[in-house]
Amino acid sequence: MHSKLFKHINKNIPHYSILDIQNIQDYFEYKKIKKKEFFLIQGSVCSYGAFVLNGCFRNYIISIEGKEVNTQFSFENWWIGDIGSFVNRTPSKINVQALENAELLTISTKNYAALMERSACFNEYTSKLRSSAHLSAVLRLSDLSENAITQYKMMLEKFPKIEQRISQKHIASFLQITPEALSRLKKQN
Amino acid sequence: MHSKLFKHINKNIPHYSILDIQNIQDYFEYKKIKKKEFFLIQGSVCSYGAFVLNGCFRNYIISIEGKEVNTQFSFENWWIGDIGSFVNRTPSKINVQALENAELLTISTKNYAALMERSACFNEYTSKLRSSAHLSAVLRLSDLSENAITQYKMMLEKFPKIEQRISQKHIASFLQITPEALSRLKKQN
DNA sequence: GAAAACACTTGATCTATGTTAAGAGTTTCG
DNA sequence: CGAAACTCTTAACATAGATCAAGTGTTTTC
Repeated sequence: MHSKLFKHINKNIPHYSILDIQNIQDYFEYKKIKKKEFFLIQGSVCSYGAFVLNGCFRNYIISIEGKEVNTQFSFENWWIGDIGSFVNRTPSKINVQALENAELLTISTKNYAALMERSACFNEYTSKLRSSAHLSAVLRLSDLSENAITQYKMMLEKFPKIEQRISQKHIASFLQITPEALSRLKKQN
Repeated sequence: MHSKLFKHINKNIPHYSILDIQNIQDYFEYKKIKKKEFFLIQGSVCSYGAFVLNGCFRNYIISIEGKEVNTQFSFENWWIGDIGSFVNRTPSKINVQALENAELLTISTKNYAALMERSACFNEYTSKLRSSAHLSAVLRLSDLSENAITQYKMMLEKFPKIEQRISQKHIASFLQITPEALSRLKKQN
């Protein structure tokens, strides 16, 4: 099994033995995706979940007024996709785009369902990931009530290296300010 | 089984027969909670999930700068609690407070685990609810990028009767503006 | 049933961020 | 390799919403 995924599962559910995790690998497929390509486009059904081996992605939503709003960045050792769309086979409302050339371990709906049925360990692992993703989104809702400077500092504390990997334009969209405002804000502080 | 919960399950997973749903009721307990009381306080572990029979609740988070930020309102036929805290027995980061006297069907961690193990139907039902709750939070992230008037109109479209049940102060907190700003905004439009 | 606490409105003023525009530097691509 | 397309910065000006303050009406509480 690819050691990154193995370690990630083990870290999240340490009470399972290595043997339980072992054969999970067979359900995944290795794939590459190039910078700027889309992993998921709104309106389409999410047919794969994917674990990010390296590279990074942005999730974004087109707002009512037509703006692209970045809601999340995903780096190594995180999952991308839209679990609701994936499981229920409904059109997704989010876009997931690679911001760097990336390597993924993907899993199809079919293999996911099979794993969920056979592996208590995978069940628990995905349940944790879902809680954690949901909580992140909810906590971001309250972060957005802070002014831009506070939010910017909080983001840097959480991801100290983010500016080396994500363009200012995309960080600004995440903070829900204009690139101009971010530029000014960085100069001041 | 209380018909409201029954109907809600049936509506979400119509492909299961009535018999599958029938005995789910035994795992729940009826409870009342009064206006202003807390269902969940941040820092404590969420020991019950609950289906709202009637009444309403607000979820809120204390922001870094000490403001209460409402992240969600929950009415009849919705679930309250913090699934991450509930399942992993970790301290919650959110507060859930009743805004009206309310009636609930609660389920303990133990009964939840038992139901999850025995009922494929309950499994699928809760999976759907989780997707839906997560998606709502993510979509709200992009809504917050709109100006206050647009957001206010969107909210009224989604919950036309919200102003009869939720005070302006709490709606303002949800929209992440001050009560004064909301008051002005309503006069204009 | 009166006092206290709270909810909402309105006005004046202030400030953070948006908008528009222009220029310099960097990356992409045929 | 060079043109075109981006990215970031800076400045001037505009504006949505915050803050502070005061007044009225409503609800809660003892």
